[in-house]
Amino acid sequence: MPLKIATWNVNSARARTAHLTRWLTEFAPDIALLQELKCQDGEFPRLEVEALGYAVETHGQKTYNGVAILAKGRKIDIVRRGLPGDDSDEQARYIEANIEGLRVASIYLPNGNPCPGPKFDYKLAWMARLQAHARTLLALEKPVVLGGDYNVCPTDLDLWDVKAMAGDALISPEAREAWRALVNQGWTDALRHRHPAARLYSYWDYFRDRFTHDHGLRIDHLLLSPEAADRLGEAGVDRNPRTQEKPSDHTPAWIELRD
DNA sequence: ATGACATTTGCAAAATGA
Repeated sequence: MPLKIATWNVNSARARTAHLTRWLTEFAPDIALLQELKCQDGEFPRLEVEALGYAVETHGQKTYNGVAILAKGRKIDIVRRGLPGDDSDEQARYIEANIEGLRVASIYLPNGNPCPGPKFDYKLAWMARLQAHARTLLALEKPVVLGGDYNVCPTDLDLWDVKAMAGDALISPEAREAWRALVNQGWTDALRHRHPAARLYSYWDYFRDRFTHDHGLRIDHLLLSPEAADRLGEAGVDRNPRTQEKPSDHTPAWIELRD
């Protein structure tokens, strides 16, 4: 059986507990990378998730950010909480672990709006740190999956309307350049690799009924090291959680890794 | 340039998101 790995920005773990447990039951990923928990470690719905057979590791924060790794029937060996490169950065946006010979990270890259401004500077600085750390992960020469909400639309194929997003940090030339520099280290953008020309979105704004019109963005990504890309099977987006009542504005992106 | 919606904090309205 291939390994199913998914990434999902849940937009509050507590507000989305029922959505999360339903998705874990129905989609049944082997590994789930979550973002925007918006809660501290002790407030995560751990018991509900563990009851479904998942191991749980969180890197939480009050009100904002927060990331987690879940693994069904597998032990999670935490490598680090927090992205290296700036000890003064207190935002909980990165968690990395080993799971049975696989290295995985759950990433919540800064949004960066308004652009320009200090938040945009923080985004670019964070991306530079991610680049530096990703190089060390490639050097491991083992299967690595970097999944998360990257808050970057890599190309104009990755959003419904370029004009509607003009001036936005998610499509800024600087963010896209940093994205390319990261990918060009040798990572495979799994969904784009599997679907070279498809408009595959993972996020739809709550405003203006964007989901109904499929006016979305592809900003949730799974980057694979060469050793992981060798094993890539199917890849896609599970739109189902976005169709439910009071959904997250994001929906899961997923891949299969062959044995 | 702003607002449309949603969440958290804290109990009103501001901050944040993308």
